[in-house]
Amino acid sequence: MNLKRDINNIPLQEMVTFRLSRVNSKLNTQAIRILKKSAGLSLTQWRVMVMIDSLGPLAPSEIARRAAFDKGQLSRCLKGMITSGMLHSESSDSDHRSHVLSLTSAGLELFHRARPHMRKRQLHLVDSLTKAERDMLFHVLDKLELASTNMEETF
Amino acid sequence: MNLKRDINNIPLQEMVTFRLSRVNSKLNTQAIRILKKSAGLSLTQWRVMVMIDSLGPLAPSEIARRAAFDKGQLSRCLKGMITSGMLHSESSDSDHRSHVLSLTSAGLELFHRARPHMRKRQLHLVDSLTKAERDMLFHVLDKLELASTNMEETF
DNA sequence: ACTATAAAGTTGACCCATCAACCTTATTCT
DNA sequence: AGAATAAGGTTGATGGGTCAACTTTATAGT
Repeated sequence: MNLKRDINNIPLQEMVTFRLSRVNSKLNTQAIRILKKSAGLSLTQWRVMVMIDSLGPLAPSEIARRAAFDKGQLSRCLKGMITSGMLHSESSDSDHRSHVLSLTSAGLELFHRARPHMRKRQLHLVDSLTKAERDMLFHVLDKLELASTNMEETF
Repeated sequence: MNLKRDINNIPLQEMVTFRLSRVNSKLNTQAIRILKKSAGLSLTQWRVMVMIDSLGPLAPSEIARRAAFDKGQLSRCLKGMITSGMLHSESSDSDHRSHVLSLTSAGLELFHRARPHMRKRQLHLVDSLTKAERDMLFHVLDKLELASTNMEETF
């Protein structure tokens, strides 16, 4: 099956977003399968864990802002993670509307169970690109993201 | 708001899929808004129209295969488009399981109503990239797509 | 101090995507 | 020709994402 061939008749402008969304959905589907099998985690749960693990205890609003998650989606996800004992929530002293979230030992254990599989996969992906390609990809994604937010005003 | 800065502490391997999914979701959200406002179309409906417009009358299976849409999702989408009069479905002579889909004049009219806005947007996106960047992007997406399907066997 | 405005979270409603089960028609193997 | 297998589509169930309304607490403006 030659994917490039199949899609060559689609107008150029369509192709950028079209391909992006197809690749993204394939990658997501795969990540979801790995996370489910290795630790029973959802993709959002995993991403929350990655953020807390690398940035330290965080407030929900910080997570939402940095990852561009929806508030509502995140709220539900966090509730699930707290009631199932992966996350600890402590109300913030400085702002009584907010909490600070950290991983419990059980959460950390799950995180460590999934991580080797995810790392293996991600290394496979990253290794398939040269450094120049990776840099270019990030640069291009920055540009697209910028272009998409700038355009907002004109519509 | 400096997005690059925000995300720099996330491990490199995460970043590829992370950024991809964020950019993708921003682009989708925007396309959805434009389509809704200009012609009341959903993103999937739009993509079906683009494919039929550029490839000619098609069977659902062809659309699903080329765009990597889910059969079920597509079936429901097509049903809606047919009952609302955008699409014409004719049962295939060569294969009685299948149909051939074409745009009705009403469908074409909607398509033409949305297209200028979509084209403007997409040109804005495409123009923000140099030709070299565009080529590189497609190349990288090919590689990622390939890497993600090849990996399937190892898990 | 007092009102208005904004931010953090929660919840409900809705839409879309994904998966599996199923029915129908082609195809293949013997 | 007949049985097994595969392909095209449809449908139901489920989970996740998106949007808007609302509550509570901070922050500004006067």
